[in-house]
Amino acid sequence: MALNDLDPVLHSQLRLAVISLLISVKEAEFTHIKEQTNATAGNLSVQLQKLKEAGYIDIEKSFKDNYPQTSCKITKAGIKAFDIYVHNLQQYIKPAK
Amino acid sequence: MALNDLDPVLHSQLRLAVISLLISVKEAEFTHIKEQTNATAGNLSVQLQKLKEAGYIDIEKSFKDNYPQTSCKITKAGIKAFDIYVHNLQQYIKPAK
DNA sequence: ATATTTTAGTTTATAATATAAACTAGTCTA
DNA sequence: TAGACTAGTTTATATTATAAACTAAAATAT
Repeated sequence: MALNDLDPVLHSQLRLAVISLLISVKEAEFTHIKEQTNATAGNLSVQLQKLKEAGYIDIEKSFKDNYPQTSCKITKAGIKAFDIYVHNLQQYIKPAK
Repeated sequence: MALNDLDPVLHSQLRLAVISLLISVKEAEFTHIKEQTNATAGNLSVQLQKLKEAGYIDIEKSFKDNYPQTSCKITKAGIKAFDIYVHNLQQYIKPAK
């Protein structure tokens, strides 16, 4: 049983935390994700762009109460990538034989 | 249930693969690890040093059939760190609620 | 015997990634 | 209307991963 490569887009603590969150809630705002992950705004901004570029999340910008609002949701490709990532990762962390 | 930080020493595909291997075999030679992980020798050399510096593995150098031989085994600290890493990682990848 | 290849690595340079600091643009409040 | 706050983005820096180049000796072929 060989070890498959781990998707580098997901093998990042912050991006993995974001995807983990979005899988459970389906949609979340920038500030909410920032709070839940303890990320800095700058780091989160960059990592959300990478997830978007990978096609793993959709980002929608709007205004709420006069303030800009960035809302994120996971895509089907994101769910699939996460599933594969988790599956591959299990090979690395399964209990020793 | 907050997400704990993931040990950066272990949250690296190659180092995780090395630790995963060493947990299952207790001891392995450089060339064997290299083959099992598909790593380049240079990369493996660097990552083994990092695991050693972290106290997660012991490295013993000797000679076998006239050639230098580098043998690695996991330490108690390495086993503990791996257990904690896996435990924390589960929070990220557990099925969505 | 000596040149070439192979083994078993290490060191160093470069590329990729993560992170934080600095910045933008607008809003609220005293 | 000055200062502080919201909600981000951009840019610069630090860290990390990786590969290329190198070392040193042994085995093999010529």
